[in-house]
Amino acid sequence: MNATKKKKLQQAGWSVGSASDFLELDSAEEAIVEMKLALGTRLRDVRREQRLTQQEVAERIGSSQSRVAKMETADKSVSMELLVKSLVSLGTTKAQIGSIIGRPANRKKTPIKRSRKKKQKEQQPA
Amino acid sequence: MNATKKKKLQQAGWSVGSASDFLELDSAEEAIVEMKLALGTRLRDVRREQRLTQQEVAERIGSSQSRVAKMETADKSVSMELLVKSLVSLGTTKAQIGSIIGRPANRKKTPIKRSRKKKQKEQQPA
DNA sequence: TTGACATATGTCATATTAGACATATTTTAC
DNA sequence: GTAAAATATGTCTAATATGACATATGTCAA
Repeated sequence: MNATKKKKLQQAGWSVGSASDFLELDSAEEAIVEMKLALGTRLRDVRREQRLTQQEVAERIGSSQSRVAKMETADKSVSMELLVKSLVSLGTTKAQIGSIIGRPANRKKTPIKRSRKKKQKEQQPA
Repeated sequence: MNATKKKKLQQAGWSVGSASDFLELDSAEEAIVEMKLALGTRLRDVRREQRLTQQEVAERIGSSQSRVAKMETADKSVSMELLVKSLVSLGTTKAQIGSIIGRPANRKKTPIKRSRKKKQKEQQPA
């Protein structure tokens, strides 16, 4: 498993076993984790695109800021259902949800070594 | 709403309001219901394709026959997560799950009136 | 019919997930 | 730098989902 991904999962509270990574986490559950990660990441992106705060999203979907934060970080206490419901509430269509879920994990981000720049997170157009 | 679908939902325990069908069920939740219906239907199809009984599926995913039945009938007590996990356990890929979820509801089944036959459910090749 | 098997439905105790809140940490603007 | 805003994290109680079980209903062959 990717070290970055592993760290991200551990931070989110998943037990990434000491042995061979996913020993007790069978492949079905691993797939679910990947889907939740993808949905959480997308939720964050959508929220930022719409220039909303977690608090505002929480109000819109009748939840709390802390739960939105947990959704975006794929905390193990959040269900797939809540993630999907939140995304749909923000305007994501069923077809788009399907696309997010079906997308393969570990999309490498520009593996080509270009310059010595610090690596930008993203740029926000006015 | 389609009368058949409505009946199916009511049987599954959903409150299909007396007023204008989905009055208290907002659009996000409606989308979720559609996804669950699609997943449940697909679970039944996959199970039959593999010639498995609900009991056998239950053992494979560590659940019970009654819960599998509830999944297939989209009982309101089953989560999207369990449906997805079950399908993946039966060999459905993430991409396929995404496709199922993204598929528009109400796929009409052969709207063309052809003959006066009784309407076959399906045929089971040996 | 009967009987065997499959599926549906209802209930229950336990487990998991929910919103809410406090508070810590990070980010942003000055 | 500081202050304010945003986000993350931890912990409650309540709500919901869970597997298990009993039992009802359906299906199909003899």
